[in-house]
Amino acid sequence: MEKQHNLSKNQKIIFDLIDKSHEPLKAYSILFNVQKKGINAPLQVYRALDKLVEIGKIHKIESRNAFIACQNSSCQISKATAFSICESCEKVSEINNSKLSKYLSNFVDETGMKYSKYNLEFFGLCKKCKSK
Amino acid sequence: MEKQHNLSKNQKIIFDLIDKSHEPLKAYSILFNVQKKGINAPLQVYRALDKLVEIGKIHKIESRNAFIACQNSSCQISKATAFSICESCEKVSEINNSKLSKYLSNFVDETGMKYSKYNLEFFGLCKKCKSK
DNA sequence: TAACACCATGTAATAATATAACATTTGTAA
DNA sequence: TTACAAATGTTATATTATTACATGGTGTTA
Repeated sequence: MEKQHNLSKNQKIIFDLIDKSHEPLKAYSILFNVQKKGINAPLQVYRALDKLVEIGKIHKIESRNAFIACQNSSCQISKATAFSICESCEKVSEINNSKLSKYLSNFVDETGMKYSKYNLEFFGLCKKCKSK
Repeated sequence: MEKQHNLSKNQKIIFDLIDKSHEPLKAYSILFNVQKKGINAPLQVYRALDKLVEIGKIHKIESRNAFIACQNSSCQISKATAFSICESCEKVSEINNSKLSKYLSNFVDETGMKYSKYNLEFFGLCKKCKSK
């Protein structure tokens, strides 16, 4: 059973904003959008983001410095993330492919190092942009 | 045959520094280190870094905002990069595993999107840090 | 050689992203 | 009901990256 995380006030405000968004949100864009709700400082945003990432409710898209809500209801894969990124329209989707995640989770390299976490970002053109 | 890129003065200075380093270097740390060589401004560093990334001589470690020299003599895999990162000592190595790169290069997801590029970062503890 | 394209350089200013430090408050569990 | 962990609030500052504009070198070609 998944541990239930009761989000705090700021965490909830920020998660809801990210969850409603159809694109990755950047920290200062989030800040701008929640100022009417009483969140005034960058640090308040970053603290909530850190926590949300930690518990797997959101993921950071490292190549874009932006955040999206986890698309896996269970949110159990925050240590094994994969995304597809369209280099034209910047649409980002979380990839949920069990073969891929199994392959990567079990990956062991020559040094014998076993990994506890990975992040994979694929780049290309999405359907829409390809047909333009 | 690989295209030969003749590095410009600034590009060479900055590549040499990164290449000699045993750890990923950050842009402003690079700037600090090359000021004696007449490179004074962040933009000079970023321009060289951009070019070096583009031609595959170095790679950016996205999760660390840092740069390392490509470990593959051919430097042909700048569109297919994988790294191992020790979360304790921050040692970063480029993974050169043909099975992995084949698997990922041929990866096609449900949407039929074919990717032209990927970047993968594995996290864990390196041998040394594990045995501490 | 003049005109041009192309790439690289130099410099100043500023934008965008992220953290440090410190004080206070809230939730929760012993 | 104390005591601890987590979250909040606020100011300042550190770090990372880009915009804008001017200059310089090199090769092509008309």
